[in-house]
Amino acid sequence: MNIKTIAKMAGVSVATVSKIMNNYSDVGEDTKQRVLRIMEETGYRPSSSAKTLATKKSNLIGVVFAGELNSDLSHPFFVSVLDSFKKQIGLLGYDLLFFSNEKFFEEKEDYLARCRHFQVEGCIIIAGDQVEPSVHRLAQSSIPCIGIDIKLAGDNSSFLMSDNDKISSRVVEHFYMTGYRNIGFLGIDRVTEITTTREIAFKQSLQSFGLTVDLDKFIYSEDFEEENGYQAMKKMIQRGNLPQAMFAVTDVLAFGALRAMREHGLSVPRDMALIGCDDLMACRYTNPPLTSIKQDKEKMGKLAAMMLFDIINKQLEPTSVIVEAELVVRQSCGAT
Amino acid sequence: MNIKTIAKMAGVSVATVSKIMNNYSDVGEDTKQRVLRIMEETGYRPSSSAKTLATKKSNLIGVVFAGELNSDLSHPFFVSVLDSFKKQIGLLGYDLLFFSNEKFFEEKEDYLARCRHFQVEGCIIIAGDQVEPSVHRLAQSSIPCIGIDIKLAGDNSSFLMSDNDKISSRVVEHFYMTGYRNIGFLGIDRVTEITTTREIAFKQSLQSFGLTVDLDKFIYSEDFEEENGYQAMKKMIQRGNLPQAMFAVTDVLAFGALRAMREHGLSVPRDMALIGCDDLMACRYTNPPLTSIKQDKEKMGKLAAMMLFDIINKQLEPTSVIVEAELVVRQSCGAT
DNA sequence: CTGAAAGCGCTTACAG
DNA sequence: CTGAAAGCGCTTACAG
Repeated sequence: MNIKTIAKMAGVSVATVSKIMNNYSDVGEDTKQRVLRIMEETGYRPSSSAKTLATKKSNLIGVVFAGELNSDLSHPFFVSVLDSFKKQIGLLGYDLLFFSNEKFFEEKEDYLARCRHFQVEGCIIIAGDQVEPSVHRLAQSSIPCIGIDIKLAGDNSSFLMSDNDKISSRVVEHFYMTGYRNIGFLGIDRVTEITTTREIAFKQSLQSFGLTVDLDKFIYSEDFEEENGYQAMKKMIQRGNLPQAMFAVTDVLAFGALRAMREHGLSVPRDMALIGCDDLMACRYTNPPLTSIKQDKEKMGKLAAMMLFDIINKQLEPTSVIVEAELVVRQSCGAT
Repeated sequence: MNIKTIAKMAGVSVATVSKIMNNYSDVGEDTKQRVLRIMEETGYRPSSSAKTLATKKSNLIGVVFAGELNSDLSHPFFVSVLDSFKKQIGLLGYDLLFFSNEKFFEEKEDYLARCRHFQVEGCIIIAGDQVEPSVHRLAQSSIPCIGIDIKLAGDNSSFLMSDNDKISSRVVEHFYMTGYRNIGFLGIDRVTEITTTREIAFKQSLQSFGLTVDLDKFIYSEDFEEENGYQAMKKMIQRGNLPQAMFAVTDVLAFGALRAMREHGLSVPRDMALIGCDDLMACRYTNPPLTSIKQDKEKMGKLAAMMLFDIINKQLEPTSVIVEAELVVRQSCGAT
């Protein structure tokens, strides 16, 4: 079933059928109705490959999960952003392509090649850690890109980030206002852009409140797992001398810390207040419930879709947008 | 940059270039190397639309989230299955297409039309509740489909389900072996295939252990939210007369029930044991940690990919496969 | 081992 | 308002 068949059935030319499908105005109303009816009856659908080939427009947005770590569909933050992105970009008339093919030209990470192959009109790049160089090559190409939590340079790319500086300063501010002066940090023993940014901002923030940056109170877990947070906290407990309050760069690490505290008969927030970051669902259910930072994932996804659309349509110059995050106060921070 | 340019640069015909790209053996080794080098240097990538148009093979698998409820990317179960599916189908050489376009021919849910449009080679259909008829139309078409937790009929479709019967009987068995005889159920006040199956199996299971099905101990929440579970449990507590143990069809409902218990000064499992279903991450952090049923999402995703691949290649007749689920014992069930 | 040519199903100036 | 025809970038018998 193709355009030719429809044309023949309706007794018109393929050009006319094409015009009707694309809502051209210069078509006779009766011919239009006749053709439309036939399309309806036959259940005809134009082929996207033929259309893409002819127009060079695929109506497809590529989704790339960049980074070797933490860059799966399994990451709740990404999924939420993506879900919101999907809704908005869908409203704007696009479908989404996920690059999963591992047989692609033997080289699995050449995103630019994949994008050209499918002629995607734009990409959303969601970043985990240790982002591959090929991602930046893509962002610097002519293909419009929008990055989530990754700084993209390129004439056709923009990016969105959570306000990581603000995240840290909000936490410090909150602790400060609650009366804590001796504040520690549970970070990660590996250089990742976001956690590093948060740590730097955290230190600056302490200083701006006139607090001392006591590196004895900074501990680092080996990885992103709960167990790592547990181990790191355990070590600190054994060393003695806990801070009054602590900021964990990640909820999952905070969960581990919470467990270590409990196991040692220590109470949060009494013995040490704790704030995490990500606002995972589980924060509501820990004992005590974990105060955390919530990023506006829905807003990020929606904004990403609208910005990408505008870049594609040359309505937007490359920019970066910072999205504010919110402190969700529960019991672990000792403020209630 | 197209095949013609490459051909010209290499001084061969486009047919030869095409053969090289597709690994035909009847090409001279030196020509092959020469062409390959030029492709490398120019960064040439064949256009998928042209290829799809010529071959009728798109190398694309469509992803459909069926159902009006609980059918988002935000559902952790789906995401895990999909993540695993993506890896395996990627190994088999496919990319994934998410249907998000809301402008598609005005009728957003005609999945079959979308599939034809993109010439996807197969579909994975992940079901929430209240599945649209168009999903079944798709499954009965000539397009190979694999369903997750949805019964698909059609000459080219298969499906995978968790063993919902077993889930219920496992819970009952576990309660029974712990010594409980008076067992209740926290269900949902709405007909959804999966929860209904679980409820029926639950009742049968009680009977097979010689226990009475006491409908007074069956309560129903209005919806899938934590708050609904909380409300349902609260009512039951106020009515008095709790069962010794209870099975909640969903972890989230169980979380709500847990909260209601705590608020009324009741203890789990002492005053009532509780088991949930889904094994959400948060189960590990509730107070007490929630015993739950864990579906083998990874296995389901991988199996789905392999089966779909085989259906596409006519190596597999339509079948259904039941995947076993596992009871993850924590403290809420009173067995430790 | 190599190439000319038809065909896949659309769109788009262009002519009428 | 309508249609003939070229073109998009590939693949695939087929001939040599």
